[in-house]
Amino acid sequence: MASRQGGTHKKSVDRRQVILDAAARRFAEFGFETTTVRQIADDVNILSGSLYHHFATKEEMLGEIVRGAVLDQRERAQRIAASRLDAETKFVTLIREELSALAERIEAYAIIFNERKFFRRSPDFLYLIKARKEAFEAWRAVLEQGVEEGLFHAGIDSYLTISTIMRMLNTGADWYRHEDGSPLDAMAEYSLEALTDFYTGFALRSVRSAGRAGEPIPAAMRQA
Amino acid sequence: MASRQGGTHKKSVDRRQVILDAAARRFAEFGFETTTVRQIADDVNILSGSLYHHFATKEEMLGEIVRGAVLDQRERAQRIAASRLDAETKFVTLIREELSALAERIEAYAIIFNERKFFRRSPDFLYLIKARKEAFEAWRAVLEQGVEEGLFHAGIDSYLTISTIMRMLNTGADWYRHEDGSPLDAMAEYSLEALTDFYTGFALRSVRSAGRAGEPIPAAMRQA
DNA sequence: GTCTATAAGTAGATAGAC
DNA sequence: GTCTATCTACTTATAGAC
Repeated sequence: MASRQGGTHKKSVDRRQVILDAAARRFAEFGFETTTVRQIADDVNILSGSLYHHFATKEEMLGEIVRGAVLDQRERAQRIAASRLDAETKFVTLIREELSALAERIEAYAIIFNERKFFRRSPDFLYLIKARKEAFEAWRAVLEQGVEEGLFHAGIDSYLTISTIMRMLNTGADWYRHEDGSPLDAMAEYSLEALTDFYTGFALRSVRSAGRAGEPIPAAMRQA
Repeated sequence: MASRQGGTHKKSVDRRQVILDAAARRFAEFGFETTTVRQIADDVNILSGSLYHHFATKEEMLGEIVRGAVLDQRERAQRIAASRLDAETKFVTLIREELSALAERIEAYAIIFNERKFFRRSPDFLYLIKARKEAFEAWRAVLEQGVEEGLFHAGIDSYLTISTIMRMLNTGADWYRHEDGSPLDAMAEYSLEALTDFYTGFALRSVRSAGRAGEPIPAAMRQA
């Protein structure tokens, strides 16, 4: 049985994944509650009733889409915060890894951000709120380390600063998807690297202590 | 007839406004498409059918809620950009007036932001996209004036900078409503003034030229 | 201006044939 | 694993009594 698992089982997993990908695209673009199971079914060329062979409810699809993304997010933040680096390198690494993850799983993170009020109302997603809070606390620890080390200015409100930066990265990534459109219609083309540099510089300027504005931006540390 | 207008007409206007206020609260909290006309009717203690005496469609309610807010937004930005002030004072005034308006009409602006994809799909709301784009261009002119005056650093990407700041103000104001909740549950209490100072400083640090990081933040000019 | 009553359509989800 | 067929509930909106 174990030796044959690859054959039949993999095919079934793929089918699930195709459905989840279609659902993620819909949820990210139009919202979870606005998307109908018929639209998802149409996207993968089956009838809506057939979806219920793979998933018990529409909400179960949502859960599968966001779970891994938010747990990875917490893991990243905690790993970087616990590493042996100076606070500024940690901070830059947090931003760059976060943006890299946002770009790679943009639908999942757009959904997590856009449906945050839905998640907060639903007891099934309490773990998600908790994981995001823990990621937040890891960021906060990095900021406070930076103030102690004299790299960041003492007047920082870590709560406001981190929540602002996190929203900035989330909405910036969502806007990057093009489907959004932003306040302009003539949309310039930016590479992910260009955007990452922009946001890194933007965030660093907001936390650095007075004399350090002009210093070079440290590279992110992949072994963090 | 003109002399009696105040009596009966005002009462009818008030009724409309009570309904619109309820609708705005629902749309801002749960989204336009997710909100049902029955919920709005329940909030003002009438039956759903009776709403159609005041409004032809649910979308008409949405239009009434957002129209004034977005036209005011454009007017503010254009008035400040066209005033005779240095670019930094204009920039600070833009931010402070914008946040003040966001706080005053928080539901309308939260709806405009959260339903932006809906507005972009709907031909009836093209004027809204256009007005926001024009406000955007007014901000951009201020930024470019600042670069010319040497107040802001030359490397600014005005497109990225303004769209980032605008999203920052919008999401910051929405988060300020409490009903949101943000990544933390233990939510600190901030006054609107404290928040305004924070965002003004945050944005200013991102645009000021190298040597000017420590200079005092100019007061906003109300006569702008 | 609100109610009663209802039309016409669509939502998420289920049962059983194949 | 997908289809046919359908249930129940709920959606926006309308018609006409009061």
